[in-house]
Amino acid sequence: MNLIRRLPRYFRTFCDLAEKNVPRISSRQLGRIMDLTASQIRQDFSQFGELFGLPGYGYSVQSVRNQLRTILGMDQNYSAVLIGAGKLGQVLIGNFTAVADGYHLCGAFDSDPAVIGRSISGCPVYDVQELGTFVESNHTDIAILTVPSHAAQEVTDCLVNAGIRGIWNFTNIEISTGESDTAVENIHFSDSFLALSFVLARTDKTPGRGTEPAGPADPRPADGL
Amino acid sequence: MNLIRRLPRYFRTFCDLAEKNVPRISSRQLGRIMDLTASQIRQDFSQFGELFGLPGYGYSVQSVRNQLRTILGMDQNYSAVLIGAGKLGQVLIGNFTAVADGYHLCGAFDSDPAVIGRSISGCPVYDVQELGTFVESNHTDIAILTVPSHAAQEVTDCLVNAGIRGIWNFTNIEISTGESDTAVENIHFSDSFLALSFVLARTDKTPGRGTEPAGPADPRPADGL
DNA sequence: TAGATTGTTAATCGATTAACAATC
DNA sequence: TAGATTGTTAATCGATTAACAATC
Repeated sequence: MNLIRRLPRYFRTFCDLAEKNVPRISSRQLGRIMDLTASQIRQDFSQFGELFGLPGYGYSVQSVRNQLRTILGMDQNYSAVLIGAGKLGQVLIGNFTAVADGYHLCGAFDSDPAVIGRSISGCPVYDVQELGTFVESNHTDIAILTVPSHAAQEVTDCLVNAGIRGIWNFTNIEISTGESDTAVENIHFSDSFLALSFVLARTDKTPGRGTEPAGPADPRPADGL
Repeated sequence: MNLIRRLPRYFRTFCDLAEKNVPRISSRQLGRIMDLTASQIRQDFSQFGELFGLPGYGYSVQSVRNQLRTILGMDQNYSAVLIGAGKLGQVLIGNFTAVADGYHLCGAFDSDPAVIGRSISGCPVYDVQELGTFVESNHTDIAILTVPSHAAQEVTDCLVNAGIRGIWNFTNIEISTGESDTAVENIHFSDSFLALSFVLARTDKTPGRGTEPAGPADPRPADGL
């Protein structure tokens, strides 16, 4: 089920419609806009009880948008911390409200004395040594992980031990949360880029490119056996 | 088929194995490492001809890694440009080699006179006015889109007209490439974050949080049908 | 040769789509 | 009331898993 991937997009679309003052929309119209079947939309929305639509009328844009906001946890006043206040971390801090609307960013953590104690876009930067205690005592919900890859697993262990509930992972590695039920959502830049590159290579008809085999690749290794 | 999402991960895993000097691996072992069934791995690899494995032996790590590199278009010397040399754009320029290994970043484009003519991590910044001509005459393969949302569609149109083959879209909107067969890969930060938030909200058992309904939400609108 | 493991065909599972009675 | 459109059940489709003959 890719419902979880469609939900944020539904929310975005309903926000757009609300801004355009569209009062209501049918599954058919919405399907045309979002390039989905009307069936799928009705199936998706029916997962959340019968409060979504009105037979013969459609979906009230305002109402559904608000429902989605709740379903997506945007009105729960969840809290977040960011670990790794480097270039990427600073970009995410600066855009936090737009990216994580409804969340509260409590602080950033780093190991570099040059940034510890400072403030980035109004967000205080603490010593990463204090991370565990902070998360534990503040019951922080989500951690944004923008540390170098080599530090990712260590920081993850610390977060999981402190009781974090979700990790938004920007590092290039697969972090392990062991036995805990901490949720992990990855943004693997490289994986995303290569998925695009794969499509290019597959459809490439340029002579000497793509369709040409990359030379012999004998799977029999040189090391014997 | 989510093969396209698994391929970059296969590649990453085989790179790790190669670095650890593991000479070969069976689908069973690999499945244990990657948390996939051996069946799925064999099914996936069989898509690309019979050059991958050796019955009774397994997969040669070096050989498969090289095959995957080719399949993912990493040895095609593809070229890229970046549009929108703001904070995020600069981060991507700085990490370009790690993120888009095998690609060549030819230039960045912006509309801000303060950055045009300068150079970021060795990458020249040009006036966005020149974008179309540049892409057309250099046969640029991929564009990285890190402009503000309001400029995204306009830049996309320009790129598509100039014959770009793929767009890596970091803007918050759904860009349209019209009738062209330009590939689009999105990194929607907010969508990713909300997918994580959704999991949190769904599993939240804190009193007054998550499981509690968000108050009555009468779908019947006030504006009278 | 015997053991291991592949590539591939068949079976299963889950997600999407179609159809339609219920209802505004 | 008649037309529109929902929520939901059944049918279809595609992807994952299991099984196994082929092969190193």
